[in-house]
Amino acid sequence: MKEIEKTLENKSVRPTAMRILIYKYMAEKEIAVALTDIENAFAKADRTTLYRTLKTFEEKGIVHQIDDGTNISKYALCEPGCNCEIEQDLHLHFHCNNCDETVCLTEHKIPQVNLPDGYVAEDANLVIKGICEKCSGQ
Amino acid sequence: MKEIEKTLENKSVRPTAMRILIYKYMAEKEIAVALTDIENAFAKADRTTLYRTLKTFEEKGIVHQIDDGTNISKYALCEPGCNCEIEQDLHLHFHCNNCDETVCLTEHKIPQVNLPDGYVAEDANLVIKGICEKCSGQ
DNA sequence: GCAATAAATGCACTTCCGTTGCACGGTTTA
DNA sequence: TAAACCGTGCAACGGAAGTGCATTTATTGC
Ligand SMILES: [Mn+2]
Ligand SMILES: [Mn+2]
Ligand SMILES: [Zn+2]
Ligand SMILES: [Zn+2]
Repeated sequence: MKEIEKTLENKSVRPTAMRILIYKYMAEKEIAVALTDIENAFAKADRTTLYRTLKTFEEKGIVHQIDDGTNISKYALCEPGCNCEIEQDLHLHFHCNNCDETVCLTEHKIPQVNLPDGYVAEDANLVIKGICEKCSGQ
Repeated sequence: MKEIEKTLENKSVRPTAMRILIYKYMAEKEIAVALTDIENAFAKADRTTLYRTLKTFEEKGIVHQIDDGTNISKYALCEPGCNCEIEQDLHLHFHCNNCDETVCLTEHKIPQVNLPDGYVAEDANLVIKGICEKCSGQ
């Protein structure tokens, strides 16, 4: 628990009780979580607090937002060496059509693509949809 | 106009007045359009009709839906040889951070990516964000 | 320790988009 | 022509994101 506090402080985010809980919750999940997921996990907490916590985490580089095509924003903890901002470092995400879960494939970077003249790339998002490892029967 | 009727009939969609207008509107735009865009263009028409028209067009392979990360569904006419269903044929989309417009880069296919064991790809979505040709000063 | 200040939280409310149910009217088919 | 079907319009709902403001909690200067 002390570790989480350290992690938050290192990112200049004050380690409040709620923030530590949310961080812990996300760390235990290996999949991307939606605001509603957290809301259901902590019936006690207010959605606005969770919402703003995620925004804060995102601004401070603790989590990154994931758009998996479900129109529900998901979030996942950044890996130790994660540089979401840098275009080179963008990894792809996988969304399972069966269990509806989204995972970061941190090792799989988005391949470089050539664009027509005049187009300048600043960011990229690649989502693969299909059947995940758990659902494909190992 | 007769051509549009033919096109719709070829896709087994009855060419009603409204459908022809919507098709024409989309054909004239070179960018992806949202339901609200069409709604604003045809103040007369009901939102539901436009919504269902787009759904019908999508089912019949006349348009394809685009998720550009804005959380607003966009649609664009399928090119003559478009096979949206086939995974191999998926092209990428570009969303301009400046003018907020989204375009199909039909010629640019989504590169094949390797997935970890157990993952089966069925669909893919690649969106590049940045500055479009118009906004980058040619 | 205490007052002043700033930050975090909670509640209420709004907006936006997508979606559905149902009723009406025109078109196709038997 | 009658029945069946399909397209359209109106109304309403639901989920999720986002905002304003009051309240509580933590931090800082004295
Ligand atoms: Mn990720
Ligand atoms: Mn396209
Ligand atoms: Zn799965
Ligand atoms: Zn632009």
